[in-house]
Amino acid sequence: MDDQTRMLAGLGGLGGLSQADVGDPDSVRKQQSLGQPQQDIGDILQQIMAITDESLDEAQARKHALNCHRMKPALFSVLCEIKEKTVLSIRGVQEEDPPDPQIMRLDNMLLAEGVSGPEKGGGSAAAAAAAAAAGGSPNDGSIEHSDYRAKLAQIRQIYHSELEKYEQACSEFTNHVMNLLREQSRTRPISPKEIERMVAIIHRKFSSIQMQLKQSTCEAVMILRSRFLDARRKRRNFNKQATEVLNEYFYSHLSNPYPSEEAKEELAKKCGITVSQVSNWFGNKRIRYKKNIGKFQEEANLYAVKTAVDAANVSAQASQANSPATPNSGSSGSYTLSHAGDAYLGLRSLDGDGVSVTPAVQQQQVGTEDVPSMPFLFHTCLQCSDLFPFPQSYSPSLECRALSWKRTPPSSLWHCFISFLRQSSTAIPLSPSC
DNA sequence: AGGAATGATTACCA
DNA sequence: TGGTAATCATTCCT
Repeated sequence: MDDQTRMLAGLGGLGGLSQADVGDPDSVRKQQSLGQPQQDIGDILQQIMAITDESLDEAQARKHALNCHRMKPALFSVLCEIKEKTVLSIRGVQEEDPPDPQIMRLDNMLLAEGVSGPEKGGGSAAAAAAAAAAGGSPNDGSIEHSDYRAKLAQIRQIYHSELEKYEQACSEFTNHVMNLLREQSRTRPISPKEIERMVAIIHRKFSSIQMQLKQSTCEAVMILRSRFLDARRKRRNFNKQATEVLNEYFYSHLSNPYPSEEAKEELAKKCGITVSQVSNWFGNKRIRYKKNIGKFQEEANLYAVKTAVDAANVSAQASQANSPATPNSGSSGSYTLSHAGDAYLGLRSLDGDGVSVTPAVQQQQVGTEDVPSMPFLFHTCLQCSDLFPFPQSYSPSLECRALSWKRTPPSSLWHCFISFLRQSSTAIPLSPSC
C-alpha cells in the first residue's frame, strides 16, 4: 500500500472513495448523493488503530502527502468558511477595540511623571515641578530632590524592565501560538484570519497585564510623590536674618507691600529662600498684619525706626561725600533707601484733611496710590500714637478687616480718621489747618 | 503640655 | 496668574 492509498484509506470520513474517484470532486458529490453505504464504526476504528501502528516517518510521509493533495485547498477553504460562519462569527463583532481611556490616562500620567517617555530630564523635571509646587528651600531641597529623583529612576527602571519582559513574553507567546496554529492549519481548518484574531486576543490579554503594571507604577509614583511632598511640609522657620530682611521690606513698603517679581527674586537671594517662599511670606504677612494691626504695632515701630536710622546714616554719608546726587538714586538693587518711604510716616507732618508726607514718601506714593489705603492710614495713626493718644476703646483693625488692603476707604472712615486727628489736636499742638 | 507663631497649602476670586 | 482668606502642620516658647 503506498502513501497515497493509505492516506485515502485514512480519509474514511469522506465516504470511502476509491482511488479512481479521489481526484474528482464531482464524483465525491455524486457518490455521497447516491447514498453509498457508510463505513461502519468498526472500519474507522481499525483505521485509527492502523494509524497508531505507523512509525513516525510513515506518519510524516502521510501528512506530507495529505498536504500536497490537490483536493486539500478546496476542502480546507470550505471548512474554514463553515467554521467562520458558525463559531467565529459570534465573537467576531468586537474586533476593533477603541483605545482604553483607562490606559490612556495611565500613559499620560506616567509620561507626566517622567516614568515613561524619554529619560532625558523626565524624572528631574517632575521632581523640580514637585519642588516648585512645594516651594522648598534650595539647600535642603537639593538633597530631597536627588533622593526623589533616585527613587523615581528606580521605579522607572523596574517599570521598563517589567514592560520589556511582558513584551518579550507576549511576542514569544504570540509567535509560538502562530506557529502552532500554522502548523495545525495543515491538518485542521484554521484560516489566517483566525490566526490574526487569536493574536489579537493574546495581545489584549497581555495589554491587560500591562495595565496592571502601569497601575502599580502609578501608585508607586503617587506614594513617592506624596512622601516627597510630606517631607517638604516639614517646614523650618526662616533664620533671623531672613525674617529681618523680609520685615524690613514689608514695613518700609507698608503702603504697598507687594514686591515685584524682581524684588521678590532679590529678597529670595538675600534670604536664601525661594521666590515662592517670599510670596508665601508676604501673603501671610499681609493677611496677618491686616487682621491685627495692633499686634504688629511694636514690630512696625521697630522697623520704622531702624529703616529711618539707616536712611539717615546713608544720607549723612552721602552728604559727607559731598555728592549732589540723591543717595541710591542709581541703584536698582537696594530698596532700603529708595523705599524707606513709609518708615518716615511715623515722623511726618499733617496738613489739612489730606495727608502731607515727606518728599521721599510722596515720591513713592505718587503713581502707586493716590489715596492711602486703610491699613496704611491706621498704621500711621498707630505709629504716631506717641504723639496722638488714641482712645483705647477704638480699634482700627476692626474696620480694616472688612476692607481689602488697597481699596480706598469709604468716606465715613475718612471722617472717622479725621475726627480722631481733630480730637488728638487737643493733646499736642497741631497747625490750625488740621 | 499647650498655646502662639509661622511656613505651606488650598479654594476661591477677579 | 497673583491675591485673599481659611486652614493645616510644624516649630517655638512659656
